[in-house]
Amino acid sequence: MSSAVSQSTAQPDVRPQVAVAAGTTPRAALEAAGIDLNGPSGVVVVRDSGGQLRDLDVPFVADDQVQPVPIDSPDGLAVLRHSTAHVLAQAVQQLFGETLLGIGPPVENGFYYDFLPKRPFTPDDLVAIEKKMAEIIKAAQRFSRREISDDAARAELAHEKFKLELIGLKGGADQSPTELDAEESSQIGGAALTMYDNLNRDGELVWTDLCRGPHLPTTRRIPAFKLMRVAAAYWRGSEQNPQLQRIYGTAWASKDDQKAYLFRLEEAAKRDHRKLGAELDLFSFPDEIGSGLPVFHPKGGVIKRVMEDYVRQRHIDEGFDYVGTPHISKEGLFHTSGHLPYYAESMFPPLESDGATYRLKAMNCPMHNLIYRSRGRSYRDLPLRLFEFGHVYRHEKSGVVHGLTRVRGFAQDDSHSYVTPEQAPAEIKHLLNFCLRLFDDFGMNDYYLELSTRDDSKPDKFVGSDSEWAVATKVLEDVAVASGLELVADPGGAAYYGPKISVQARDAIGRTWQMSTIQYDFNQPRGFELEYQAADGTRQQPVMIHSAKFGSIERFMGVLTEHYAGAFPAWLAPVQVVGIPVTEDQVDYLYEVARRLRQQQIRVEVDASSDRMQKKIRSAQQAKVPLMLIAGGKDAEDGAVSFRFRDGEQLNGVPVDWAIEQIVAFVASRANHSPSLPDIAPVVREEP
RNA sequence: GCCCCCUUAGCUCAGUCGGCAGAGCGUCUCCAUGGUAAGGAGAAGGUCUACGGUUCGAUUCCGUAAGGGGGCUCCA
Repeated sequence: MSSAVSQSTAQPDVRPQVAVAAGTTPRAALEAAGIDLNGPSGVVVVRDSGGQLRDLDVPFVADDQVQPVPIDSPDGLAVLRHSTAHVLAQAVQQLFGETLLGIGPPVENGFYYDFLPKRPFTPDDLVAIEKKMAEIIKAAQRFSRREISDDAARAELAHEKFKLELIGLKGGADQSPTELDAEESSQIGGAALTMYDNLNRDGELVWTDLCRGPHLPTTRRIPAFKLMRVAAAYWRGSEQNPQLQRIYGTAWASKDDQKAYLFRLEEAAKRDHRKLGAELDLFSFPDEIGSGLPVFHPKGGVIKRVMEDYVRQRHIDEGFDYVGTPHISKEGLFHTSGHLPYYAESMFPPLESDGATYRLKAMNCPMHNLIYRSRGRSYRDLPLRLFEFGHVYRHEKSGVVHGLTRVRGFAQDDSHSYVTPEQAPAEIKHLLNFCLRLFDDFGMNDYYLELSTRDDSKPDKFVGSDSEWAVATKVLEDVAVASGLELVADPGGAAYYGPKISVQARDAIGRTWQMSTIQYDFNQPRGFELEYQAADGTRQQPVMIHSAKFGSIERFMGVLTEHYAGAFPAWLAPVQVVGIPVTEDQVDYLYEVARRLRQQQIRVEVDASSDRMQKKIRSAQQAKVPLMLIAGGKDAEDGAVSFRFRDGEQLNGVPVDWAIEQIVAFVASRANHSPSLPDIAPVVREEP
């Protein structure tokens, strides 16, 4: 999670420097330099030579050079959004008197403000609040900065308990500051506390808020905003704290920008895999089965099978042995593995049978460990690589289940590599390359790596010694860095048994999902007393490296569906070819063509319904079938067919033999665009 | 798990200020034999998610549960 604020500091800036003399304002200096302060790229704040953003109307105490920051730059947008959050808070407090304030930072594409109201907000409230905000914007209130001592701030904000808490977190002379996240520090970062007063045109105080700033010169400089939704959020992100009402909004440098953003959201909603899953008849979630438990329909089943076939073959190619293990196990196994004390909450409750207690498995590693341990192992056996589709069940909290991307029962393409410590770096590199090639083969390119490490402040959540963790983390980090890919740190995100690298991919609306994972584990081999005999005859403990390439077949399919908006490349498409007869007379002809395609392992259907040809084309198009073969009377006579691709490109009157050859090659290529056929296609007759 | 919102035909959604339930798409039947994104006509299809309560009467109001959506927290 990163806010617009934290992203915006590193950009190179080539805008002109303007000198601001002590005692004068940046506004005066910019006006003197002839810089336009208004308009769609108008300047709203400046950046001083120390890199700090400063208000236009607050005089400098010393001479300095500044760079103007236009409203449509990343920094300008953050200032705009943050200022809009103030307007929101003012509107809420004016409409709902007894409402306490939390924080109101800018975020990607917008802002939020947290409140503790007397009662939760409703969608109707949002309409009223939006209207009030529009009034405040129209009133052109000035944002006026005022430095204030901690004690004075405490007195002034005596009724705002959350603001008081923030002041306390900043730390005084006798206490060290508490660590604040980026969103919190946007409120009180910096040495001195500052208040921002909203003043009306007569200079009278209308509203005030504790804030670091800076802000727009006036509320009038907000060109476009919209409240998006009301949600709930725990104060300071902890479940132990009270839950506040969070109002999310968006704000933009122009009405057109906002319109474009809202349009993008609508487009993204159309490619939501849950919507496409129903429309394309891929899968469903029957209530009768339960939340988060998908069933795959025939068309979704094809995609799942193609994915599984792909990844099974790739594992075999990469030296893995395909194994199989049950879905349930006696509970003791998960004590041995160490999962139960750490992971019990996420496992389904125990099953009692014949005096034994069983559990649905939530992970496969313990069972693979038993395969490893089933006989003595030599260093010559290593790396030993076990792979299977492990079907696991996790009791995800009801509020987090989400389509195929967060389910309660799913298949992992799970593997465990047992290696000597010396082999670990090479094996991890091998696994990362495996994952990256998979992403490439599936045409997925919007991803980054994440390195999840131990949270040193929570030793009870992780097992193993400091030195073991240091070694494991270093090995993973070296491989991740060497890949040259974008790498994001995820402190505290490690499994209890070891750190991990993961590949994070984005869905249609930019949410990130963990896909592939590679985990370094020195704890389970100890718990299971795994060993191998080394060349010197001693018994040594192997390291196990957990790795899932898709991560979960279900989740990957969900993200993949959104990536392609349901228009899968031909090799993945549930139906690759539809035969469309111009009249009923060509149905048998197309059945024969289909039979020949099927012999080549092509998934083909013939639309023999009573619809007109145009309607059949439309239906195939809406089903996002990549290829259509259309045949009329003349085609049937000539042994020809007309090609039509999903993207509209078409080619009439080509020989069937040639068409079949092209289709087979096209599918095998894993390409997702129509081949440029017209240049090379033999034509059996002239166009009518 | 927490907060807010939602649940009407297979799908997408109207609707009833508490009085026998509607459309389009899809399905089925008939007519139409049509050359690159919707030919025409007719029919079938609903305990208005479930269970309680209020009421002469509940799909509608209230409560609870299940499922879904948006967030938060969590996420091997």
